[in-house]
Amino acid sequence: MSDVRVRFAPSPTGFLHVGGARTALFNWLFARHAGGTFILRIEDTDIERTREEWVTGIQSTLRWLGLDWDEGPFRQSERAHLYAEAADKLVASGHAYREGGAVRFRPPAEGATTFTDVIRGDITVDNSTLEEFVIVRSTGHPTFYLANAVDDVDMGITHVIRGEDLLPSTARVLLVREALGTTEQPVFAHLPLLVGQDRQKLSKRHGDVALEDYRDKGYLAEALRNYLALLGWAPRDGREIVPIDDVVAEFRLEDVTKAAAFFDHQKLDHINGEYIRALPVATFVRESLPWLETDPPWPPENFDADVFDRMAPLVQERVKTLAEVPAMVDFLFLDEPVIDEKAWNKAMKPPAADVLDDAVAAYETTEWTSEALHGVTLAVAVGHGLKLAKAQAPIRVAVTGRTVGPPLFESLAVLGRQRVLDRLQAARARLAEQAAE
RNA sequence: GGCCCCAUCGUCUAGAGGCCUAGGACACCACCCUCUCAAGGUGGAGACACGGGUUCGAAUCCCGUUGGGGCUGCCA
Repeated sequence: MSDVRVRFAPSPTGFLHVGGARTALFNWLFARHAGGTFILRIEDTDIERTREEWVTGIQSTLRWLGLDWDEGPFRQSERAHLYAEAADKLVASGHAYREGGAVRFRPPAEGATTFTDVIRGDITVDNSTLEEFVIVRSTGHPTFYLANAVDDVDMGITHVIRGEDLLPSTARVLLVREALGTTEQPVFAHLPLLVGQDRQKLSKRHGDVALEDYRDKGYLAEALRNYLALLGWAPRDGREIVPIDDVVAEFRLEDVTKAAAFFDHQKLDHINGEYIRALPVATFVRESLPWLETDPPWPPENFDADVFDRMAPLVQERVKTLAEVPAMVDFLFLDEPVIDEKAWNKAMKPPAADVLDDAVAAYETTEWTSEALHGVTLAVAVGHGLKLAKAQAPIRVAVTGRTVGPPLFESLAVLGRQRVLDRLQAARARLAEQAAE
């Protein structure tokens, strides 16, 4: 193990959002690449806003993403004595003073603070531009400036990798460290911010920022992790679907870009689709089951795992998220297909009625395989001077309710002769009614 | 306002002075494949913010302008 020690230090005042997850990922990638130590530190100094569900939620989300930590979680709320000691020391040395129970740090009036950022180069801030800041609240709890400074020193953090929004606080924290007697500095890497459509820092008001929601919306952890890695970093060879081991092997902080990045759901969808299609079918089936068994759009007792197994390979290559799976196969488990009226109107134009009649006749006697169904349906189409593409439309709508879906003849084969005939006849009857009106 | 950061197609990026007529991916458009839809294939449209330098030569270096963002909390 190398000397590299990094930490992800979230504040548990909310769920882990995509920006935080990206920061955690980059810390983890750097640590794993360097053979260093990845530490999880919960910065819960703001006890008013801390909630235990967030503390556990952040951890479970990190685990879901596969970001395992080597030390921690450490909680600043359990290290109060360290900060109190440091505050006393700063007051005694005159770097800070008490006021109304709080402790305020006084930056030097002269000089400048310089630090190294591997992404942005050296950055220098005139100390005179810094105003006094609170390091201990009147409640006795430390603020970020104190706790962060104390812990990074105490935990031997060598590289501070975090969002660019923390960049302005760097000089302040460094001054606190110096006042405490630590002149060595960690190497900094301020990651470009993740922004929304409005180019503003991603925050809760943008919506769709809670990482755990992505799991619930049918995204695979591997896909999300892959996409997140591409926000501010790119492999040398230009690949975009990159196995995590390759990312770890190639990741370098110096290659991280500087400009803010927009979190593009469309690209995430594309990458998620790539990952879904790459899954072994059995895995795809297993991952899909929760979506099929929880709150299905059909009577739960109708679900048949064997039926789904047969359709799974055809569904797998057509969805971008697992959440889309139920709608792809609902016609198999619904007592009656839910007819989309727009689809109906589009597909049930002449000679749809005749096509349905011929299909019924053909399907009553044909061998019940997708190949045979394909053959007899083609004959029906030819009989009407239609291309198969045209002729299959009314059949598809009658049986599945939609104009799009998995390949029709496989669908019919799986559904079974009787139910297919029932649905074709029901559609035929409805057409007759419409004609009579 | 002050301090700091940033600036290549709509989006994510490649580009570390000549390899750039600026490459790839997503999205978009067309065509092909095709039982629908996807997937796949081919092609297309689409960017170096602007102005000065430096240099034989700049997307790449420097300065300025403009634009965007972050911070400016007893949040982190």
